Amino acid sequence: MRTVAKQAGVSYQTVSRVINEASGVAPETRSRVLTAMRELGYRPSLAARSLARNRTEIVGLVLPSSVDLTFADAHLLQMVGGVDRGVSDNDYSTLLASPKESEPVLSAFRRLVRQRTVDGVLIEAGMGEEGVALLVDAGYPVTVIGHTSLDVPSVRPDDESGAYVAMQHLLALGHRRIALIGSENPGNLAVAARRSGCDRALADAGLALDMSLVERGEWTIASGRAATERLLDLPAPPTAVFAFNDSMAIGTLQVARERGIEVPRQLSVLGFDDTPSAALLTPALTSVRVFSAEQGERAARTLIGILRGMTPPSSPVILPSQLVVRSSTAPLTR
Amino acid sequence: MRTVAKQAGVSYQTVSRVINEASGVAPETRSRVLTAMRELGYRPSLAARSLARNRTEIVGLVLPSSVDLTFADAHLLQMVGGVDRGVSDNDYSTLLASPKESEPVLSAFRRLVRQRTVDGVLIEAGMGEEGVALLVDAGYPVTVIGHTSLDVPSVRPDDESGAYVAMQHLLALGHRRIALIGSENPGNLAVAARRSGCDRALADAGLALDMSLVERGEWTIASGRAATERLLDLPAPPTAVFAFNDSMAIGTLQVARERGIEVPRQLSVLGFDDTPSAALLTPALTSVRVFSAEQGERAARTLIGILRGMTPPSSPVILPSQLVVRSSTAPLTR
DNA sequence: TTCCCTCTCGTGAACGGTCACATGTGTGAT
DNA sequence: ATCACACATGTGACCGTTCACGAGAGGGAA
Repeated sequence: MRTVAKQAGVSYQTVSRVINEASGVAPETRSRVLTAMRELGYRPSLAARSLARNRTEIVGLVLPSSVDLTFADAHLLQMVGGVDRGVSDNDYSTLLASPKESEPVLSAFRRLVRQRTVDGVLIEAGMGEEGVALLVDAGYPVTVIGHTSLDVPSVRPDDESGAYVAMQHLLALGHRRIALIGSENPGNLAVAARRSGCDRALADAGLALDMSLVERGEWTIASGRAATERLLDLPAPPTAVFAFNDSMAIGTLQVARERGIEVPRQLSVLGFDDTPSAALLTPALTSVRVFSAEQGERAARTLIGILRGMTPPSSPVILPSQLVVRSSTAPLTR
Repeated sequence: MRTVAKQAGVSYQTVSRVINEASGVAPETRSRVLTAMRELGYRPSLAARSLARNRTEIVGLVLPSSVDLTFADAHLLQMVGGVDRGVSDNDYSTLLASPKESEPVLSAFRRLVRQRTVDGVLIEAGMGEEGVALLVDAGYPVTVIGHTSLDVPSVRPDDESGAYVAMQHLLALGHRRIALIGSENPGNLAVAARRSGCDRALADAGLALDMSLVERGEWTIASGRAATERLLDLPAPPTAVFAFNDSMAIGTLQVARERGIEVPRQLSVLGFDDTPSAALLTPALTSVRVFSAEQGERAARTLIGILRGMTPPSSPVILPSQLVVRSSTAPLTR
């Protein structure tokens, strides 16, 4: 910078002013500095700037280490894409900060705190709340992508109304024996919201949930299969299955096919998340779309807004979800 | 740091030595410093260190901005996961540096150069070679993930032998009228390698490629559909279709189904990449797996090795690919 | 003319580390 | 006792910015 200053015949401070587009520099001087910068191929050092300003213009992104990179994680990729868009549009950069597979998740957060290399952090809700708390305690601005019980800014899909609309869809098709897979995971707030959407739809129709048709699920194809096996073995099996994510719905489709049960004629199947694969299945899966990329982008904007001094939103930002009807659901036939 | 030094009754330089685990500090002093650090909640500033050392321990990762986040990009997600693993295992961090959608791809590279915030860059081959050249000219160590004609370190799958084995598979099943979709994209090195694998397999069997069965393809489902329509309209349609990625193979499956052509009984279909969705299709798609995560990880390790002063590999690192046989290919029936 | 204010620019001191070197200790060999 | 040498620690300068000032030039009003 000093070199540029000399070449342009000004002081380094003036160069700094030009770089930061600060006012108070004569147009003629500015252009002289600019050409000097160009001639010397000068590039400012982000490190020095970070040191002086005490901020890096980098935000961290913590998401589950995708050990088993199943297709379900397509949601994550979209989120990452959205985050990066929101971040780079604001002239920040995104630093990946997932835990190593060999370490406890919390240490990823600790590392982030220790290294002091980011100004704020975006956290996928699946990472758990201790980590979020840890960062907040360390004074980091934070935004959570997904549900959180903590009092921090967050962006999430409208799971409740997504599930509500999905359930209404099944009810409108005439289904009454509707199974739920994955609704019994206590402590998972997304699940709770979806479940409550289901309950509301049933209540609106003057019905109640048949608890014998409610199965746990671990979000994997395998657990979807297992749950479906149990459901279909019931004396009075369901006529529709609402799985709380697409992977488990895929498990349902597989088992149904193996048993020669035709979907959707004999069994309607509904998923959640609307993974890109959903449209490719046979039959194409009806699902609830959650707009992962938009969530990521919105979260990024929120966080950077906070970093820039705006007051954080006092309540979670809720993005609409949307039922995508395909060919895995059909009217009840008797 | 000065504060810690005072508290521990030593000089700041000693503190620095402790932090960097340098030798030449008495065990007793070290522990005294460590407790002082703990008591004061001291965390070293990465920015200051970067400034002094003139490196940041951060590597950039440039990949196509996933505008249309189709499922095909699952490959990208896996790559990112692998990269981050390789990077963080070496105590570096990964900075996302994809171009914004609104800007030309080159400007993402320029930004990277201008900001000087990374020590080296990983580049997905799809980003084009001008960007790579730009970074190299600017003095950045670089590693390409995928095929490149430039003389830079790179990591890529063995497309040639992958295609070779796949083609052998079809030939062994008795197929002779084998169509190729996507092999006619000049300049794409991955395509060239796959094509040459096909040619070799045919030559080994004393056969030659029937050019009337070779179709271009744009890597999308839609273009796979279009190519398949043309192929099936031929007076003597193929008995097997080898698409150069899974998306196009999906297009083939779709068209076949619409026309009532049974896969694999009447038509064998083979994909490339082995996207996670491949296993979920009906019928499950036979495909060539390329181990995206491993590529990313390996590239990361290579780059960081270079940053640490190792001599870069003189030729591309080639990771094996593997034919995954599922149910979309079957013996030829007459 | 004088005063004051604004615009433009320059100076010194941080920011929090690292590097190269100088300085002090104890130990063993001569 | 002397010297050399390894080991442990301290000192000054520097990395490349920004920040809080201060200072000079020019212009308008009194």
